[in-house]
Amino acid sequence: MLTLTPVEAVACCSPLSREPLSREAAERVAPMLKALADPVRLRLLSLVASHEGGEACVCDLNDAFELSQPTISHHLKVLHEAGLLDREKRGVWVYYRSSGAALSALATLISDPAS
Amino acid sequence: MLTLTPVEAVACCSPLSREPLSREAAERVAPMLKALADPVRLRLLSLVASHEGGEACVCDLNDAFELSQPTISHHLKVLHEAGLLDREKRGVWVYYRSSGAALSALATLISDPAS
DNA sequence: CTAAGAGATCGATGGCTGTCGATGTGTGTG
DNA sequence: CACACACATCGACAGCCATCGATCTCTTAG
Repeated sequence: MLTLTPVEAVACCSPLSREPLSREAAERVAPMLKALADPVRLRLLSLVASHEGGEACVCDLNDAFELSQPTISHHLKVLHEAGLLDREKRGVWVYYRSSGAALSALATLISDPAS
Repeated sequence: MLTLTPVEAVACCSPLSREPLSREAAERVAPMLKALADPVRLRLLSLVASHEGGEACVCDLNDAFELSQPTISHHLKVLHEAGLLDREKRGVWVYYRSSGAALSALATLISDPAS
């Protein structure tokens, strides 16, 4: 079986309102939306995406929530595995960067072509 | 407490990449994304949105899946309560219609303003 | 009124997931 | 080497959710 990157999994599809989504496409897209569908992950992604330089250090993200460090690490992993965040280790610190391509692909899929 | 419609809950927010999403906003938006984040519901919404006239009868939707009638009814209810589908009963049949406003609002939230 | 059909609701169940404390791994410091 | 620190992983637990069969509600036909 060929494994697609998350971005490839979404870029394949025309907007929801244009033609019925196939079962295969729906099963590829749903995990990305699932990764987004959590208040903490939404805020994490927004923090990273809106941060200066488009990237943020985990050390800063931990302090932004009243949650344990493992929990934040878990959410970042989910976003990373969904293709929404890129991960880079620099020395002791880890930086996450938002994937504009993945977000744009999702937005295109959801957007209403009639409006 | 003031209760917002789902569309109002999302229309309030600027794109994720523009500024950090507040906790309150994230908790309002996440349920809509959660409603979308299921393969069956994605296909249901796409079937309705892409259907002729922008609406579809439940009787047709049931036959499009190998799932029980209560399960389809459950998924339609979730999409309806999230504000993504409007519901109208005509005689014995029930028709669902997609809410372009809700989808557009979500797409704007997710879209990357830098691209 | 009775019967039939469309669709919603209910109750149960197995699987998934957000959260935590404890621990592991890798990196820089002395 | 020993220690401190940043972050990931592990195991456990409680709450949520997709699914189903059974049942209920409502509308139309006869």
